[in-house]
Amino acid sequence: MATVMAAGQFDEAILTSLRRIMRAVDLYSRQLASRHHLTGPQLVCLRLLHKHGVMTSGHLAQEATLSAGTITGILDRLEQRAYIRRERSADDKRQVKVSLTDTGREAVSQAPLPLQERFQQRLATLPATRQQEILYVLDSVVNMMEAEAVDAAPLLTSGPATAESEDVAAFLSDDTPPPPRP
Amino acid sequence: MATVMAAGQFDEAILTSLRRIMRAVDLYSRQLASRHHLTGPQLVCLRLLHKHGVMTSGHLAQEATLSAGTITGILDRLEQRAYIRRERSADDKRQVKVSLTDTGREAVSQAPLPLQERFQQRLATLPATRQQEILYVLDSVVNMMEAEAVDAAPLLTSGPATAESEDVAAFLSDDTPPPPRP
DNA sequence: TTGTGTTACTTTGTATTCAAAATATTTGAA
DNA sequence: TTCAAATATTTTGAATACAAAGTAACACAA
Repeated sequence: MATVMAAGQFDEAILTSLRRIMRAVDLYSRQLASRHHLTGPQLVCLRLLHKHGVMTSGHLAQEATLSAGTITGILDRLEQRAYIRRERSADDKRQVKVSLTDTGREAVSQAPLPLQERFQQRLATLPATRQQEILYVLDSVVNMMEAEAVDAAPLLTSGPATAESEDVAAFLSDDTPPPPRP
Repeated sequence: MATVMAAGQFDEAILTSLRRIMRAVDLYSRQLASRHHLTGPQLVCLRLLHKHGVMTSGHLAQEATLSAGTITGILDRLEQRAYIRRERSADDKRQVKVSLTDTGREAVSQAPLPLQERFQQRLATLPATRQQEILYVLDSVVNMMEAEAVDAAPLLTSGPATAESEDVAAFLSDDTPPPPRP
């Protein structure tokens, strides 16, 4: 039937849109890097530190939605530029406490949001209702996509959910309360 | 004003959603790679070749929304596995004509869409109206974001558009005919 | 006390991604 | 013809990004 065919075509179109969005984010990250000497992910980390104060490396990874290994590399570069400080926790020497230096605080206060300024401006011109609609649609896409990651592992092992996959589920469910259906 | 504050909060939430979507796409790409020995971008390229037949490297880059340099790396790996063939064009020896091998055709016919299967399934359960709404919102985000990349450079230099920024604009405009020189 | 398993982070290896520089080729003008 | 500009691709260098393996430290039990 035609409707079934149409669903497949939405898939491709949606994938293309997502790819273009990802590309735009990446291109803006590079623009940021050349203007403010900070990439998008670096700025996201600095902003999180600015907001939360001292954070462990792992907590930062969770908040930034990045893996532990990725955070290490980003922190290496931020530390090298003296934007952050790393210090092993006295309580638990496995943990690494990350904090902003004055230089880092200065940098984050001068940098724009890690999102295209023009995009923000255009977004701001839209009525709040429309902005909420965009956020709602994005969240529904997130939920549909992340559900896959949760279900996939048990599907493969064909056993009950592992402690690991439950951690993932808890992590992914995050802070987003179900938005009201329009 | 409260509405202004709210706009800022949407920014952060939208950025977070986008980051999570990008992460989900990346994680699925790795899942694909371990199950089908093809990453998302590799599969996107193979599917484009399957759809269009022989393509130049540049045309492939445009269709996949990737830069020329990125395509080279992906083609290197696909060629190494004998999924594609590269051949310099006889007409214009600068161009490289890329085509699927039988092995590549086989691979692409067996691989799923480069989008989470579960996501596709969930999407399919939604009414067509809702699917269209999602696509419409994603496209509006794409447009707001890509407009930034085009406008940003001239805004900063506060002078006439450079040749460089025009190249970017032309590339991003994608299927639109090249803009006339002022 | 001595393992044993878990946790937190770093290291390693691979892939994507871009800009910018390098290379090869074509095109168009002098 | 010759030479400069434009075009198509590749190469290079840097940053993300992950999984998986490695290291160090904690925690709990035997």
